[in-house]
Amino acid sequence: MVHARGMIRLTELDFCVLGVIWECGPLSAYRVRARFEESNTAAWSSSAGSIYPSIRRLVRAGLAVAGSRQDERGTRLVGITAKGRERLRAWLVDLPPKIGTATADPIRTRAQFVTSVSYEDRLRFIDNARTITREALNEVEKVTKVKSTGSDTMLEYIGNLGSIFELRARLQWLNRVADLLKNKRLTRA
Amino acid sequence: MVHARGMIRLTELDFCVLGVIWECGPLSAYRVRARFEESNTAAWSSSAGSIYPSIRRLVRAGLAVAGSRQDERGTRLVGITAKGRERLRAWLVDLPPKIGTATADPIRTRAQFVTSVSYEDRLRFIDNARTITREALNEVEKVTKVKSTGSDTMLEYIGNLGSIFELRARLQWLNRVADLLKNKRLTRA
DNA sequence: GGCTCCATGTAAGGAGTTACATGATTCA
DNA sequence: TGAATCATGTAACTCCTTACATGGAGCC
Repeated sequence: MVHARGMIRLTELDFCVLGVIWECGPLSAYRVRARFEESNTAAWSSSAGSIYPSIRRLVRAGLAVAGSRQDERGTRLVGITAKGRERLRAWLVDLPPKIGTATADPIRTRAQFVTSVSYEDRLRFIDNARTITREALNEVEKVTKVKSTGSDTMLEYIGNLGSIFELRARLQWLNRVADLLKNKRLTRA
Repeated sequence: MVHARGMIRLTELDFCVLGVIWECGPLSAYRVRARFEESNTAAWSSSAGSIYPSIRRLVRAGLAVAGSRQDERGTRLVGITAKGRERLRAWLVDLPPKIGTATADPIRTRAQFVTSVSYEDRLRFIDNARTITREALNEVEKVTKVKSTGSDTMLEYIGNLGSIFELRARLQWLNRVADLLKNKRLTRA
């Protein structure tokens, strides 16, 4: 365990990329990007302009290694190093304290100003919020049918399950909010 | 209803600031910032470098008005306009379709790589995640004791309730994940 | 006189997105 | 031959954060 003196700061995205490099073995930067695009997870939306620089940073920090060009297309396979695995482990186990707070939910943000509109618009807001949340929930549930306990699909299943729990909780919360807003006199000038 | 031709794009933060200007009546930029600092909501962390430019944008777009200087300190009160209220309403009612998907949760992100570490480290991860989530939950519950249905505290209550629902769902999910990970052989090389 | 709070901002920098640029391979 | 896919990347832009700069008011 080397003392971490000049340890480069990595973003959440960098760790995600490192995780994918671990999970999918040595693979090309192009494949890493494709993996991010496949994923339905919100945190995983990513573009060439961030993936390529991220991989470069990981390689420079010695957490990943890029092999020599494999073919005429210029494909270059990237793999994780021992140092990279150690860093990934620390990211998982040593959680920063504030990481446990509730996430930023754009629907919840809007709900905090819901009495600024008329009674009818309030109902409309709740209704729309419920609809799009249900749609998102259906979407995730559809891709989570197979509840395999094999390690291949396990990680994806865990992630999807987290989304399902969150979305169901949001629906329950919206029901509660609807009840609270039944009072027509709440709208403020 | 004017057709929105040269309508300036606003960020979520801009709308939040506009919402606070609506909610707290005409107030100084300094007070807006203070309101953001008080708030325990994740989406509301904000700094001078973003609040002041945001208010300037709102004023330029005609959604807020800044009065003349009130005192020798240079205090300038900002209020919402009719156009601003209409824009706030549209933000609430016309939800963009993708807004309903599950949020980016750093704990869920980490969980998706949990089989990269040893059995013991996996248990450690789950345990830490549970602890900090419970702490965050206690924190929100503490400030949400008063379940007033008056419109003064209503909006804050709705927001806190949303956080509580999310955090409870995360705890349930973590219990499920713990069960799934009981199998010691899952760790991958 | 100095500390804290009120009140205004700017400058530098980090991180990520969109859009573009380039070229090989594969397949209909 | 042309379209889709594989594969690499950069440039400009946006948005936000950290840190700094400035000064008045109130109080001990």
